[in-house]
Amino acid sequence: MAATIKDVAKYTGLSIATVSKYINGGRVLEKNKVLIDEAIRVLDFKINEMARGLKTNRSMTAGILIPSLENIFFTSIVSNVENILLQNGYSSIVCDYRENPELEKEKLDFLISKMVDGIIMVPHGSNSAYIQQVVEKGIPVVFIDRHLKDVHCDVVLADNINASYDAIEQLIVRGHKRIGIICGPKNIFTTEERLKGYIRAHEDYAVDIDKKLVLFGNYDVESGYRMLNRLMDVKKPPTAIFVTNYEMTLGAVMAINERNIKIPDQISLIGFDNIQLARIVKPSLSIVVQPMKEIGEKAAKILLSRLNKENQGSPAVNRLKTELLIKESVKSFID
Amino acid sequence: MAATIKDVAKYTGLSIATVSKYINGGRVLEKNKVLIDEAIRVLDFKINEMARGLKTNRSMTAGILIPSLENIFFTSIVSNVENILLQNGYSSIVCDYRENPELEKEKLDFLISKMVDGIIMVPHGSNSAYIQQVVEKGIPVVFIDRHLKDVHCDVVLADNINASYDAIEQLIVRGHKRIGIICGPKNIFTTEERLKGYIRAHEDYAVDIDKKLVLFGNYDVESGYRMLNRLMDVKKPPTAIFVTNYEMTLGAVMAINERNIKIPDQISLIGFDNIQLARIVKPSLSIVVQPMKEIGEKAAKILLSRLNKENQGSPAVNRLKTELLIKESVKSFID
DNA sequence: TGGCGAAAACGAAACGTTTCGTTATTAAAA
DNA sequence: TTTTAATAACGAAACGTTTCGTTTTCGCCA
Repeated sequence: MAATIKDVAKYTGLSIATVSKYINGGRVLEKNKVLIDEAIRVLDFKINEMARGLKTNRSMTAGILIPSLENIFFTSIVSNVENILLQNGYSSIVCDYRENPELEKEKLDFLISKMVDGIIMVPHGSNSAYIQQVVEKGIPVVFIDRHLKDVHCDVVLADNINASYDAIEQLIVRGHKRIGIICGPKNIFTTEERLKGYIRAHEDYAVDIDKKLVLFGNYDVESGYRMLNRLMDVKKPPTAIFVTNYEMTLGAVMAINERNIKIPDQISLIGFDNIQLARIVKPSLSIVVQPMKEIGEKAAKILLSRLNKENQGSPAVNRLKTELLIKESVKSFID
Repeated sequence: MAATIKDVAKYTGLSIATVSKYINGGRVLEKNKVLIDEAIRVLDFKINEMARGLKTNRSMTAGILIPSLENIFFTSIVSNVENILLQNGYSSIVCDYRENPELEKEKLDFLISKMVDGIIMVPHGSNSAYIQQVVEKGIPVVFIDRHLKDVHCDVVLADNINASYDAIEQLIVRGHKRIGIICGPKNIFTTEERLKGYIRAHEDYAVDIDKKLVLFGNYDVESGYRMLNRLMDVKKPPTAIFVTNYEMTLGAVMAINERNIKIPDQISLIGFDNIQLARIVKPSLSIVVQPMKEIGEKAAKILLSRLNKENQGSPAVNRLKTELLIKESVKSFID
């Protein structure tokens, strides 16, 4: 049906080898160049990627694996990753594992069975050993958002500690002394980092931490909702709350709406990730914004450099600065 | 490096053909079955999909093409499509075209160059002829969300007319007489349908339409913002507004917040698509919810049935029911 | 025991490329 | 003109499968 390189060779009178050479950027006499171009146009020749892949052992495809396709933080990163990859001739197979470690393994296998040349992923955290095996097979892996100590691969993430530190600092300088935090699940990298920033800010400003105000959710809407309620039910509730990801911020806002709590008079709130949220919630929500575009692009570029063997160095941790938007949702107790 | 079918053959003492037959579900003596299984396990044999694809001319991959990966309505559908496909041994390559018709073409080409067996897409609307060519090549295409008259392929969409009709009807029976609508871009399928429902409801209830209250946006946040402002600046502003997609609903809410307009006292609002939005906006937002899960699954199943040649019939239009949630954002003028 | 037929196994070609080692062509140098 | 060196083109093998037509095996019945 479709024209093959053989047809192009026949049309031009050249050998298959020459045509192949030209297609792959090799030097060819000017007149042959013209001739081949003509043949390709006339015959509507398209290279057969499967045949090529069979020979080269490369699929020119990267795997992208994220916890959820319904989380705009991740999909927005994916969009940017894809764009860079595409510009460099790579396509991507996108999968989500629905926050399920079992599925994470499966989809990882799946990607490998599709012979992806490299992988960009947001790891769940409980499959370190398995992922390390993949790395050892020689498949470049780049982590996004989360870092696993026992996997030796590049990683791109937001500067969580400072992000969190800055947010808490702003609350403290505005006179807040009882600050609640809704963290992610324990043992997850970002949870630990964001909590670290919270603690450090308290230490630096010599503000005591009430352990009752440090709660752990699951990074999902429902747990944000539940944890906010729990915080408000503490005997002496906090005057401000910091929620450490987008979904939980959603949940927290829902809970606040339901309880008819006034922001910022009854509670100050700083959320995470989604800049649009800031303008939808009323009064406008203060928020820590991660640089999704930069994260995605950085990860893609690192993967590409590994794929081209430009970068053979040992894995690096790349931290990208976040932005803190303080809006109306934060009350100041100072004059 | 990796074991091939040849190695398996050698290990078992059988021929390549026999091993291949077994791998593909053919009958083999029980003892050989056991033997091959052992070999596969010991050698860690994985089939080379490129070699297989070269022979079979099938990649077991579907292309998914959507306007934006940053729109949760689409990504949520993608997630569900992927799940069904994966269960049936198909992987998917997901692309977005960033609402850009040129890019739509490019990415379509890209998917085809990747030799996808079929395509599920949300068409932009301006590349009908081009897509029709793809269909004529014999590549099954399934449209989601939008229907293009001059492309002969299956399509899965929400019952937009009734969705819109029901929303407007609820406003009318609550006593609203001046109802604004923020439509999508002209000439887009969903725009027309949603507008049709608006008109029909007015007709059925004998309410006049003021053309000044019918505005067209671009289905993006910014245009929702702008159009809401424009509606409120009409000399005699509407008492209710229906916004016809998620992004524009976001924009509309932002504008309302900025202008400090009170919902529902000064304006009643019905939005679209995202059920979470309902609970985040205060007072809680009324909303038309599309069945994302069902849409995705239906589309995937249709594609699969085409790929297996189970379904050779002519293209069908599948309409799925939407849900209307009336919350606090709608005021009633009737006691 | 010999012959038969079904079931299982086999051999080899083919899919469309890339690539390596070799040969042909060309232009400049001798 | 002949030689040389560089450049371009070529032929053929190989990548790991599937598949088709053929051969082998084996149990069963006459």
